[in-house]
Amino acid sequence: MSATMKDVARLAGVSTSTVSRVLANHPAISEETAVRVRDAMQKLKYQPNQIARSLSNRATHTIALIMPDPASYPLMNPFFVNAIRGVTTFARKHGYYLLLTYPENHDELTIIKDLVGSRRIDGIILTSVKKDDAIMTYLEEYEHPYVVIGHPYEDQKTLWVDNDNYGIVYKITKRLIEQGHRKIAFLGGADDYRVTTDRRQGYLDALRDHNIPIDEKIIYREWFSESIAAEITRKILDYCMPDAVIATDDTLALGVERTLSEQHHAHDVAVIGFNNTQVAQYVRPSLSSVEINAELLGFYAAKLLITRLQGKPQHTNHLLIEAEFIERESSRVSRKA
Amino acid sequence: MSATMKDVARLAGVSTSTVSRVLANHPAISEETAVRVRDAMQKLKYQPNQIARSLSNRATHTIALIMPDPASYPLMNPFFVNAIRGVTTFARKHGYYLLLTYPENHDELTIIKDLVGSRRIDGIILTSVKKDDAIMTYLEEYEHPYVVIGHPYEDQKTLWVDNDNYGIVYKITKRLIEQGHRKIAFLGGADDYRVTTDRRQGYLDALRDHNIPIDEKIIYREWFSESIAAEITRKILDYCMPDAVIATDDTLALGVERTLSEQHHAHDVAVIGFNNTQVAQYVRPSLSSVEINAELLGFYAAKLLITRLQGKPQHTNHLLIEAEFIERESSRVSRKA
DNA sequence: GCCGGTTCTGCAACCGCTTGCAGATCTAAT
DNA sequence: ATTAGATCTGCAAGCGGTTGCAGAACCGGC
Repeated sequence: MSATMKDVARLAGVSTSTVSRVLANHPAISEETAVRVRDAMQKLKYQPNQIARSLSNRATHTIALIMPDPASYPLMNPFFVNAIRGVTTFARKHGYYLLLTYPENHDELTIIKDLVGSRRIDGIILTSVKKDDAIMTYLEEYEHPYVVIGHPYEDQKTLWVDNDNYGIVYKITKRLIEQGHRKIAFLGGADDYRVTTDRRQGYLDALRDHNIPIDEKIIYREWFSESIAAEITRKILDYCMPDAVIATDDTLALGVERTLSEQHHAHDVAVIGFNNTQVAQYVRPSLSSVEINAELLGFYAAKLLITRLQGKPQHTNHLLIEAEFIERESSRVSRKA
Repeated sequence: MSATMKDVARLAGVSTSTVSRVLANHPAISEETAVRVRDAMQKLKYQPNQIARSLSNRATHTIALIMPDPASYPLMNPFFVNAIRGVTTFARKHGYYLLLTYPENHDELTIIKDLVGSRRIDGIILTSVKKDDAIMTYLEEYEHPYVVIGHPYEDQKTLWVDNDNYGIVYKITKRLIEQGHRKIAFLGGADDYRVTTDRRQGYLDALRDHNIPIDEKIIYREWFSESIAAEITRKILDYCMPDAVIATDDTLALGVERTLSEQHHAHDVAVIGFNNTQVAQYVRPSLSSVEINAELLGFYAAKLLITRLQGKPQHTNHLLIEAEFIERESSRVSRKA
């Protein structure tokens, strides 16, 4: 098989300790020995065995990214590709590898316990914040380093990155109101996700601040598919004629648009999606959406985590990533105020 | 920290060898000792340290998935999410974790060498086949297990999964011809990718078999973006009026459609994309595309690799995954034959 | 020539688990 | 009672690195 430290040591005529120290750039090694050792390494094409190293070091230089189970959470694929990209970019630059997984049948906690207990990884990136999250509690208890993409309920010491979900929806809602819209429907995700409640709160507060009555009949709170969104839109239309619909994912927004088109209301109702997926610019009317900059979320999540792993001082435990409202045709609906 | 084998051994009043054997379900352990040991494990919440295990075993139960650098290869994002999903599904079911990475600046071979040399992983999944691929040569030389998504030039012993790229394009081209199309343009990828040459060959052979002259002026062979595809389409239109365009990615096809729409030819030219991305069904005219079943490609890639890693017999070294042509509006163009 | 202080290197233990081999214990046959 | 064989368990070496500590070699100063 391939060369080990012992081989290098033998060839260079030193002990393995010395080889190890050369590798670590230990100052107490004379330049000549270092050169001799490095020569030997070259000759043998030596590469240190990371596993052995990890065992000794208690560090694997690997971080895990836990995605939601795609089966139960089919939305937001583009979000994850981009987040992965951001994480990888930062991680690789600092010598870390990325272990990617998702629950799939097993409950998420089981996976986490396995990952943590087996000592395979140094830290974890979680991609959602749930109410009473057992995983966060577990990681907290075992003091296992982690960072979460999302806004934790207890956000004092946890590392996290997130968009200002409350703020962006507040702003969008306000804007819609100022443009003369009154009946604004809201299709959000499940209530136990913080991202959902934050966004809905932004929506609710904007209505309240502008003295618009809140109508629970046009507020939906589940994760669903394009077709269920279409279905719900039909219900909404049966109930009343909305001025605008905010959907927290482009896929849902597409479902909304579909029903609106079918009922010839495509240009009467403002529709706004989230995540600025590729489709948004190609549908007609093109879909206004919110770019959440998933790549940056991933990048900074990795940054917080790895900085922590390296024991470097951290000036902050969280970062807010700018989300940008991208206006397209779907929300440019004339409305006489 | 957390319990080790030694702790379990002490509590159960046995040696670590025994604990280890219990863990491995070694037959030479009496039921009573086994029970006593398992009790101790329970009490201590023992979880074996995978790193130590790997060191001893020379197996990490981790496989790497190498994606192309997204920066230089921005297309096909959905392909990768789906492939990842398939790989993960199979891998997790068999106790393997997924290490995900891509070159990013570094050349790919460097990463591979690091990954292989550092002994972090048991096997590798590559996601493209290039001509004279240094990586495959390297892996071959070091006899490191790998599987490739794509069709290797030397396909006798290499493990691989792929669509029948030649066949599907041949079929599509033939079909276009039978519908009366004659001038069929082809926008493919870079020539050193096997997927490109396979597809183009299918296209060329279909033309040849139907005695349609081949016009190099409407054959393009680079990876490019939506906007460059639009640009190229302009060139093509300047040169002649094509009957149909086959683009080996939906993003390119969208660029084609854009130019066609701008020049009011959207309904005169049949356009066919690849990868059946979400956009395909939402654009107007909706885009005919080829569903390559990336999830299955990933799933079976993992399967071939892991079966190999487990040393189980393998009846075949490759699998062909069905690709399905999905006809939508963009290719339903009336043409008087 | 002796001594204290540097500078450099090696010994050996350790990280936590696996496994070949030998030895202990027990059973049953002679 | 003796012994061969079967059954179970432990010893100790090994996987490939790291690191505290001790000691060797060398330095200049007195």
